[in-house]
Amino acid sequence: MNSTIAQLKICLAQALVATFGDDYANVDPILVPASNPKFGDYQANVAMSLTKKVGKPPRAIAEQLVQNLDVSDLCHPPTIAGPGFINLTLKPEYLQAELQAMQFDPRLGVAPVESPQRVIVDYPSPNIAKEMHVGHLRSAIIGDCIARILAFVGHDVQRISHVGDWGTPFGMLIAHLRLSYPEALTSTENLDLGDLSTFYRQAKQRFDADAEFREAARLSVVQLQAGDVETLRAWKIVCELSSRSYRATYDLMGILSFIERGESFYNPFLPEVVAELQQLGLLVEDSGAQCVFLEGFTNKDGKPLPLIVKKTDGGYNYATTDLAAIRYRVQVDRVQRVIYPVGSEQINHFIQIFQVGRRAGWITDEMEFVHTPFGLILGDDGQKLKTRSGDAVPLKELLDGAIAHARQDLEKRLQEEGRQESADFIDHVAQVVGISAVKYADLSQNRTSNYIFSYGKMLALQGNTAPYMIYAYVRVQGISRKGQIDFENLGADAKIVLQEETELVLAKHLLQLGEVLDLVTQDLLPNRLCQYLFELSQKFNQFYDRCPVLQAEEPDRTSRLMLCDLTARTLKLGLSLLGIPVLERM
RNA sequence: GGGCAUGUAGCUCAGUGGAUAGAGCAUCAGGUUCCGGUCCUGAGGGUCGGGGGUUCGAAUCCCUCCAUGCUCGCCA
Repeated sequence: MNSTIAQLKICLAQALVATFGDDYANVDPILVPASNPKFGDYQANVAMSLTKKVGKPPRAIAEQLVQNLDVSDLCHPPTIAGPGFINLTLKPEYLQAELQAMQFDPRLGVAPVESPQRVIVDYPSPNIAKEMHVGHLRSAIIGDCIARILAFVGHDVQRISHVGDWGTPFGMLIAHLRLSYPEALTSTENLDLGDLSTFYRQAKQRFDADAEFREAARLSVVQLQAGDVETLRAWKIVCELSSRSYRATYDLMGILSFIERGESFYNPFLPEVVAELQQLGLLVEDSGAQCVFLEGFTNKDGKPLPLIVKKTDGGYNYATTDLAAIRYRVQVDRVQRVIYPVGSEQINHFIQIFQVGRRAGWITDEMEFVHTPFGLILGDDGQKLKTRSGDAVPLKELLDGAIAHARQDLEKRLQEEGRQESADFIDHVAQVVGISAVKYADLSQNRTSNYIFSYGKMLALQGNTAPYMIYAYVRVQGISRKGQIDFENLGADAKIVLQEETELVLAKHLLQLGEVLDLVTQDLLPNRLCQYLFELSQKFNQFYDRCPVLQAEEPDRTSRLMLCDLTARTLKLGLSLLGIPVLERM
């Protein structure tokens, strides 16, 4: 089944050819959703764009086009308005048929893509030598969401976490492990996972205060890079501890599992990468470092800016590792698209490594490497979110705070309504609502801008928030409980009849999920999906306000039950693509 | 100084060439309290940072200026 917009485009293309000839077969009909419901559902703006080419006033062009335009299966007769807009309004019969087909489709009318791509989403890729904090939140949430959506529409998606598991910061941790937990080197049982953040802090504190310790840390880095067996074992212990601790937080957040392929994985390839750049004539030695000079970048003195791939001391840095990853993904993984959800402060870094990857011939025109930058999380004061002491807020603390706020809201409500619920119910609802609110608040804004983190706003029961949408879902389940409705078995003769305005508006919106997902797979902006789901909830609430369901006479009753069910299923699917579960009661 | 972002209603933000620029919150005024009102309807509120340009048409594209943020050779 083609989406409505695709079908209409075909009709318009045919009309263009019939009216103006074969030269017009590939003219974009500029078909977009109507800017205002009073103009209908879709509008084609092609007439205005053709005035010069055709040499007639746009209104005349529109009239000619409409004469050759056959959309009678989908729409009422097209109308022309203003300077030459062609307005299209979908017929109820068409909507009813489409919705009925949707009723029996687990994909809710969203067809899988025709040519699936192999895609890598590179996330959440934290540096595990540091405690997990706010800075790790967005990549996890956004990356997980993008991966879920691409997989759902049919792409072959690999989630790969390019964890920072190598380099200077590990010297500090290894040295601390050796001095404070020597027994850990023989058995991992002794080191409690809960101590991980304390462990990090102690190491850092010691590093800042103790010159002797700094020297031990530096030495550990040298030993690590030299492949010293005992040092490698210590390194591995630290990595495993981090990995397990990180996983616990990701589980709490509902982040799906991913492959950990960190910086250390690429160590064996780094010399080849540099050698290949050398062979290609891209490498220049400057002040003892091996560099690729970048096109379009200058330093403060106006001289060309280098990307250093081998340091004066012979070591490699993160640019080298990222280049090795690009090369590996092209040559071994054979990807067509790689997506990096990473903060916008690294925008230059990605432009630079992509440029070098392209000049080295690894990245070709047949593939797409794309950085999807995101902005900062700010506090109430509009400044970067920090604890009172000025440190980054630990992620666990942030999430627990959201759950605690959700619990308070819930308990207050239960008391006001005189409801009794079990401790398990309260725990579960508080966790789902709290975590969902954090994720939704993040995803519902344009990725590229900063946003202010506020428990009050994200947990608000009204407005564009997770609780509002989950509540819309709960309302439908309420109907099902009250009326003892089994949505799976409404009967073979169940039909949708659209009469009320709110029913038509809701029906049209339900059919647009595919169009929205199509947009999101292109521009990778999850807030478009959030916007869609929010509008769906609003339109459902308007319908719910206006149209009784259980008390309605047949055939309206069954028809409305079907609309309720389709809304709930669309919300559930849409939210799941954001990484957010639903609740039956809240 | 260079590069890149961002600047839209009191606040938080949608809107990357189409008609009278939208939503949520807040404010004010109504409705409903019946399938869970955690709802619905309406009102007020905008020189889309300023200026210039391209276009039949610009918040959107180009130039310029202003403000804020990030970033600019061996950290990631």
